[in-house]
Amino acid sequence: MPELPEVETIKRGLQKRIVGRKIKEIVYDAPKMLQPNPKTLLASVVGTKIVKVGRRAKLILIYLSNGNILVIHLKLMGRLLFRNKRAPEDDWQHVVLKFDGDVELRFCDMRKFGFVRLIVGEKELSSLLSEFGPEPLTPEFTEGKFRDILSKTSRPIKVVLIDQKNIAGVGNIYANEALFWAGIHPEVKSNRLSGEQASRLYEALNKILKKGIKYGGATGSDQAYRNIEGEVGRFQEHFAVYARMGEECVKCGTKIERIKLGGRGTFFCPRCQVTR
DNA sequence: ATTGGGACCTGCTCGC
DNA sequence: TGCGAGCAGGTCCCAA
Repeated sequence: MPELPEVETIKRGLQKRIVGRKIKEIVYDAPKMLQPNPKTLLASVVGTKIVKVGRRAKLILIYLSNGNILVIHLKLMGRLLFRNKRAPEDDWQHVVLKFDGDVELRFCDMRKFGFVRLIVGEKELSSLLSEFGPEPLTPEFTEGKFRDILSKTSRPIKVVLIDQKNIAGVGNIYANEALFWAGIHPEVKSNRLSGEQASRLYEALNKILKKGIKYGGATGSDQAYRNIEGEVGRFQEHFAVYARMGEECVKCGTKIERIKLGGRGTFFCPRCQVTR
C-alpha cells in the first residue's frame, strides 16, 4: 500500500517527531518483523539516539547515533504511529520503539508482512539501496534516464513502472494514475513507446507523485494507510482510474476497466489510454 | 532471461 | 444468515 508519496509523508512526520530522541526500549510480539532477529537488533539499537530520518524507494531509514541504521518497510498494510505511551493500544500493534519523554513509535501491521531491519553501517546500507533504480523527484531521475530504462525491456509498461529495480518507489496506484494522465494503455510494451509517449509519461509520473505527497498520500477503501499521527491521506479523492472499475472516466465518461497485469489489479480508460 | 505463480499473513467482501 | 472463495496497494523465491 504505502508507495513513495505515503512513505515520504511518514518520513516527514518522523523527522519532526523522533529526531534527537533516545530509544529506551523495544517491545514486540512478532519476532519475524525484527531482522535479522530480535536479539541482535535490540542489542545494537536500545540506548542509541536517532540522528536523522530518510527515505529511499518505499523504505524508511532511521539513522542511529552509533552509526547503524534501522530500515523499515511497511509492505501492504503497515502503519507507523507516533503516540503518547498512555494512549490506548492501536490495532495490530506488533513492534513498539519506546522513547524518552513518554512517547513511542508503534509499528502496526495486520498481516505482519512489514519489517524493521538492522543495518550495520553505511556500507551495508549502500549495498542494500543499490538494488533500486533511480529515485523519482531527484536530479538523478532525468527524462533521458527514464527513456533509457523503458527502452531496455519489452514487458508491459505498467509492470516496468512498478518494478523497483527500474524506478524506485512507484507502486500500483501511482503507476495506474500516471499511465492514465499520459494517455497510455498499461499493456503497451515498454520499448515500443514513442518518444512522445515516453515524454508524456515522464511528466505524468513526476506530477502524480508530487500530487500524492501534496495530499498526504492515499487511503483506500480498506483504510490501511495513515500518517504517523494516525490521520488518513486525501489523494484517493483525486483518483482518476485506480479502484474506479465501472465508474465513468473523468475525461470522456467511458467506463473504467480492470485487467490483471504483473499479478495485480490494473485500471484504465479504454478510450483515453491508447496503444500508440 | 523473463515471467508467472505461490508464499508470507489476516481480514474483508461478495456470491451462492 | 452462513460459509467459502477470492481479493488486497509489496516483495521474494522458485519453477517453467
